[in-house]
Amino acid sequence: MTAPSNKVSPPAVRRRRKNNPESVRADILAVATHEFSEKGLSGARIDEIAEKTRASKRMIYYYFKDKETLYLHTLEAAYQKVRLQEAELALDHLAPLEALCRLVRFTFCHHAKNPDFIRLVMIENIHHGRFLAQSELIQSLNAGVIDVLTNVYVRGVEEGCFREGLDPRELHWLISALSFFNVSNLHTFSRIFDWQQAAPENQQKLEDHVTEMVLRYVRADRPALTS
Amino acid sequence: MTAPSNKVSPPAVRRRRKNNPESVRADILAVATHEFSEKGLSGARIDEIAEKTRASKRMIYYYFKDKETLYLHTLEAAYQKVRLQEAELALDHLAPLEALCRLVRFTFCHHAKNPDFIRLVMIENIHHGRFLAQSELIQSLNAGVIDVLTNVYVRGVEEGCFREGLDPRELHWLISALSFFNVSNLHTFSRIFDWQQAAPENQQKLEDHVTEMVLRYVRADRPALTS
DNA sequence: ATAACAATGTACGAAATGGTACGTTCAGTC
DNA sequence: GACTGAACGTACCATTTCGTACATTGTTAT
Repeated sequence: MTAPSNKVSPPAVRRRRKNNPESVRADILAVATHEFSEKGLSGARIDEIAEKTRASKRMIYYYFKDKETLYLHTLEAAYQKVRLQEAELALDHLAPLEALCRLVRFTFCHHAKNPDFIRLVMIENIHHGRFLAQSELIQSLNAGVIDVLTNVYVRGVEEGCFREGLDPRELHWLISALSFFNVSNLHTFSRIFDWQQAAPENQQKLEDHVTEMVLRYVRADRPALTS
Repeated sequence: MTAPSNKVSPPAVRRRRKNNPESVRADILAVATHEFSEKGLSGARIDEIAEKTRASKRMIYYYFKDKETLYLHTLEAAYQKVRLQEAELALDHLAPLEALCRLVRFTFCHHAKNPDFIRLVMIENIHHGRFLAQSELIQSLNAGVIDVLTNVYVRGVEEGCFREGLDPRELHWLISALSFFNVSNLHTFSRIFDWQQAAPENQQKLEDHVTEMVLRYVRADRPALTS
């Protein structure tokens, strides 16, 4: 009998189940993202993810087949979210120098604000990118990033404020490296050199350094003379 | 009787055991280094480490107490090895610009040649540097790195070829970031951007980029005029 | 030689952990 | 209202995995 027996609690409140597939799935994914990013693929525990979810362990296997598949979906979702945010940047109407400056600062801050994503990428690299390789989705998402940078760079070269001969892909590599390291190695670097790298004032300094560094690297050696 | 019984094999060759503590310990540590760097703390299996060793699982617990302690020793040994190699660099007799150039290239190449170390550091960061924090040894090892760089930088400023106002620690951060990322994110970057980052010609390009970038950042804006 | 301790091998235990069998409830359709 | 498939809960199984008990062999000091 599911009818409300007025006897007190033993089976407790006995709430009616509400089916809500989308929300359950999303909930699982959110919890999994945090667990995997925190402990890695092998370190994360399905039971623990289940506990932290409103759903049960059964549901994880219902929606995501097994642990590795869940991890893969987590990774895909993370990339999707990031690329979505990046797409909001509107650089076309800015002067090249200003645009590049903005792009670098955006990347730096964005990474800093999304450690979960960074950690997932670290973990994926520990796995030699083997899951990323399985995902056509992620591959397709990332073309755009280079396009944006290419656009800015080409305009800069045409206007004479950027020097020629640089490869946008390599430029993106440099920007990524500096922004990524800021998050990925924060703990070891802070501890080894006894430096509060996470402190706001130091983060600001690093952001400035990184921006300056990229600009100095790209800028034409001598300011363009107005022809 | 351990005397060579000439009867044939059943208990097989029945070789005399040779006690060799140091070698066993070193062997375990070497295998552990590779296993941990490949699969992380939670991903590595004590049984698998034992199999790949000439010793048995029992020996691992005999010399290293438990899994986490073994991991810590692995990390310490890795840092020790690295700092030892770094110490061989002799920059004092070089001109500042040349010395800095040399230092950057060395760091870049060194990281590239020691992926196991890089991966251990990545893994340690996934663990929020919690093991590194326990090790006084590692803390003490790392002061020297900054000293070397400080020396070069100060000389450069005095000679007028470097600009003032930079913090050697932050400079080291920049150099590390670029060199580290080259190894740590090789897999994801290569896959996402369909770029053979590991190919020798691209590695050479990146090394040049990184060196150039650091030099441009540090160099005085206008070449020093001989007073 | 022999005591005493260090070094090693073998087998096993207990808990953790990924995954599943099986049953129940919900929600839309006829 | 009966039927059906999707959505969900509970209990459980099999294996893996860290760690240890116990026995044995080598080594060195006396």
